[in-house]
Amino acid sequence: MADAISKATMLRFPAYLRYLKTEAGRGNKYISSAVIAEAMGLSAVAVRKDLAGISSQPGKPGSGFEVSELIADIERRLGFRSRTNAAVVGAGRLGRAMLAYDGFEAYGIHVVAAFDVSPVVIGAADGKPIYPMERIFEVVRREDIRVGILTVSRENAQAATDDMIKAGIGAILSFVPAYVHVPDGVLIRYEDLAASLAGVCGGLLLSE
Amino acid sequence: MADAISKATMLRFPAYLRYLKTEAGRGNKYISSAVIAEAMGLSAVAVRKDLAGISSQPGKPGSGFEVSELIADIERRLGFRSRTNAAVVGAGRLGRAMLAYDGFEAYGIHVVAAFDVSPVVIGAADGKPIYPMERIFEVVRREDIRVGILTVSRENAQAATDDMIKAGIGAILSFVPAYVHVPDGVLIRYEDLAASLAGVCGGLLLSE
DNA sequence: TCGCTTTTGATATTTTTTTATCGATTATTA
DNA sequence: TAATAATCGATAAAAAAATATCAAAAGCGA
Repeated sequence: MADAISKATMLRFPAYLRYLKTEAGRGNKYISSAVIAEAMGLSAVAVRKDLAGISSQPGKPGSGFEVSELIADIERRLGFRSRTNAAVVGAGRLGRAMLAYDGFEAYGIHVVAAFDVSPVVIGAADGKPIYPMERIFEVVRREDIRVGILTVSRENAQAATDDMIKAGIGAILSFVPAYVHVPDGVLIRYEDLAASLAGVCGGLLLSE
Repeated sequence: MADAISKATMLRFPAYLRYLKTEAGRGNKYISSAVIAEAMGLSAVAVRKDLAGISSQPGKPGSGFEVSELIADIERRLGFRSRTNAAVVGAGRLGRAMLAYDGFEAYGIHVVAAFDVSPVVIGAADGKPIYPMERIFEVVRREDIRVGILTVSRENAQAATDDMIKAGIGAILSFVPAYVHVPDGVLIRYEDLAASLAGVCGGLLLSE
């Protein structure tokens, strides 16, 4: 690849994308790094440096960057142009909330189904099917599901993860407050809601 | 203060805490940096450096760190020993899931109430009251609520945030996919579920 | 057209974070 | 008790990221 983009920058791209889409929705055609920085709490220099890595069209002095170009560039870089199917594993309250959440679509992610061991929640929610856990192997293959959202209980986390991987899922976003073991080649990221909130509380004491 | 602890380390502490509590639950009294590193996907050196900043007792060569000491140290540093009250604003699906989520207790955070503009959800869920939005001013004061969890729709985000701040909330964790403006002194952190998931998808292509 | 303002992009600098190395200390075992 | 293995803490080096500076290009108004 041309110029390696830093990991930190990569992590910021989804946030840029969200902001830029908001601006596009307001009808703004051009936007300057200073405006983006102000809105997102970054420095203008940082924004320019981040954008320099992916913008196909350079920003124009005097007016700034073309919003639609930037959106296209970021989406292309992040691979959002291609559809990715996802599934929720664990159809509890949080899992069903994820199943209903419509924000994923903007990133080209389609949550197409959920799975749960407990028979009481089998059925459908928001027009999306909830399957019994044992059907995960068949459904993942049929629906070409690549990503899993793990929202089971702590006790079931490892077993559910094993099944997901065995079914062919290669990337997992886990909301379970426990570490699970995954083989090499499987990507797992932990989203610890409690820790995030705790971080906010703790942040009250810090400067940032 | 003695030695400034890096921001990156601070962000890792909640994860350490979670892991250490798991180990404590298994009855392990001592743990080595190598074991922690292996479980959490870090290097042993990094773990030792992080822990050096907060451990009141130094780790003992040959056996490692005392788990209960570490937990106490981290909790003390993060201020989890004192109770913090929180409230959910926006009692939709995600909001009610947050209201019911019991993982916050482990960090000394107590979600005591929710607020919503829509009358249909006013009432109570999981033994916790859901108030109409206009009562936020009174309830926040009475219950000494310090932190807010924002789960309203994009359209209502700014108005809800303004009310939260006016009511006296100084720290917000927002799940709304839009940036809102807050005055200086108010801490807001965005938790973008879609972006997180997108990051996992994108991460499939990267090396990490 | 001309000067002024805005805004970029490149380079350089500083800060932060990660990683490596190594002697010293403690447990373990024979 | 003595040798061996495990583990730490401190220091140093390397890598990554954030921040500052500034000349040049593009718009804007007179």
